[in-house]
Order: sequence, then structure tokens, then C-alpha cells
Amino acid sequence: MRYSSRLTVAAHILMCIRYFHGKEKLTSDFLAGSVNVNPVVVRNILGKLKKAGLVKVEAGIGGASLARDPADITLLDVFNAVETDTDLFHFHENPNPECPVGRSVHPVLGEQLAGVQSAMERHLESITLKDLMSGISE
Amino acid sequence: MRYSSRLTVAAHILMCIRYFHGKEKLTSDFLAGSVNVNPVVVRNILGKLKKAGLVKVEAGIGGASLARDPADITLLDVFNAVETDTDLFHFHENPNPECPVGRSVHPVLGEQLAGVQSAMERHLESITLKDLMSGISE
DNA sequence: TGTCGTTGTAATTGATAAAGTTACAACTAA
DNA sequence: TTAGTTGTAACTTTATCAATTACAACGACA
Repeated sequence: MRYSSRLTVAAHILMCIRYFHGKEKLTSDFLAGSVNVNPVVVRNILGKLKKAGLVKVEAGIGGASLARDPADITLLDVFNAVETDTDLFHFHENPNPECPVGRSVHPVLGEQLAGVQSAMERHLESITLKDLMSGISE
Repeated sequence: MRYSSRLTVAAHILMCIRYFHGKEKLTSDFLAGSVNVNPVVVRNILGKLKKAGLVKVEAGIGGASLARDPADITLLDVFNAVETDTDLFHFHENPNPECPVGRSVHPVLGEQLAGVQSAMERHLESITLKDLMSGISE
């Protein structure tokens, strides 16, 4: 099992909000049309992005907009906003404490894998919404 | 969703094989006792490690051993051996091709995320079984 | 003020994958 | 031949994602 598609869907949504800002009314229905997912999925993700302070959503009237400059929104922000469990690797529970290896596995491996995790996160942090927008043709 | 616990279980198994080499007969039952999982799970993972050329398993008589020096077995080797789908992130299918953003999402985002993936893999590659063994107390 | 379009959210369903377990054929040494 | 082990297949349980239905709450505007 690996991460859900929420990060890529969320990135898609943010790119749409930026691209169509001022041109279209950015309702969950409209966004769902571009991403091609259910509007409720859009509303859920938009809710998480809102909670993380990345977007503003107008309740009632409808429409979403960015809460920050595109250069200030990184993929790590999006990742942390939408992913419930951000841990890359999982440990099996209850290794045998009688065994010298079983006793040490979690701390030893955990330390090494934490380095892998942070390498990934630093890389995600280096990518901004602005970077992504530069790949969209007018 | 994220990666399964197969990587950590496989690492645990390899550490056990190294640690108990020459001291114990390393059957799937014995290994399962240290990891605290079902012996069949051990046999399945051992089969993948064997296919990847990391271990040797004696059919019939029983017992597993390393096929390479611990300094030549990296966590990336183990990762690729046991994980069926190594892609970190997933895309939603069928974005709307009529939309300029929907049309470009996959190539643009895909290129950036490939960089994240390879950052993770390079880091996994830098960790060897020998490194892990040095954390086990005698 | 009341209607309409929209958001926020809960509940249900179906699909997919992981992990545990049972069962048994195939293999090897003694 | 027998005992112990590996290699697999099949089934079960559990968990999560994503789609969907349903509906209350909200806000602009006729």
C-alpha cells in the first residue's frame, strides 16, 4: 500500500484554482469537471486545504481561491494537509523482545527510515505551486 | 495508503539471518518467532528475497542464508524485492482533456514527483544491512 | 422573506490490498 | 520410507480509498 491519490488530486485542484481565477466561478462542481472525480471528493479535499490555510472557500455563495501566493505553497504543505498518515513505512507490531534482533529492530530501522522520510519531505518542500503552473500552456 | 510493512519485516528477517548465522537453523518457523508473524508470511517474503538474489534457501532441509555480503545489500534492494508497486504517488485516472490544466497535470506533476521518488530511492540505497547490524547489541 | 445554488458532512457501498491462517504437494537428509 | 521443511494456493478478516446519496447550513438576491 502506498499513498492515496489525494496529493495529486489536491495539486490538480490548486492548479485549477490558480489557472481559472477571475475567469470562472470555482465551485466544487466545476473543479470536479476538470479533475474528473465526484464533487464530494473535491469538497472534502478543499476542506482539508482550507483547514491548512492554503485556500479560502465561500460557503453558501460558492467558489474557492488561494489563500497564499503560489510561490508560498509547497507540495509538502499539500501533502501534510491531505494525507492522514504521513508515515512512509510501517512496522509490524510486537516483535519478540526475547530475541536480540527483535528487541532492536524498531529503534535501529526507525532511525534509518526517518532519514528516508525526511529526504522525501525536503524534496516535496522544494516544489511550489508556482513551479507547477509554469508547466501549463496558455 | 502507504507502503506495506513488508520492507521492515524483510529487513528484520535479513538481520536475523545475519545475526544467528551458524548458531541456529534458520527455518521459517524460527524466523517467524523473532518477527512474531505467521511462518507463511516469512516464507513468502523469503521467496521474494531469494528471487532477487539476496538470500539462499534450502528446500527440503530448511534454512536460509545471505547470498551477498551485508555491505552489498541495500534497503533499496530489499524494497524492490518485496514491494509490488514501488510508485510513491498515484494519479487519478482520466482527467478532463478539454481542460488545459487537466491535460497537463500528469506530465507536469509526474516529472516533479519522479524527482521525489528518486530522492527516496537514493536514500534507501545508501543504507546497507551492515549499517543496520551495527545497531544490534551483542 | 423565501428561494436557489452551494458548501459541509455523515452514511453507505464497492473495490482493492494487506496480513493471518489452513492445507497440502514437493523436496531433502537420514 | 519417514520426518521436517519449503513453496504455493486458497480463504478470511480487516482496513482504506473513492464514489455516491442524502441532507442540513449558509449566503446572495429577486
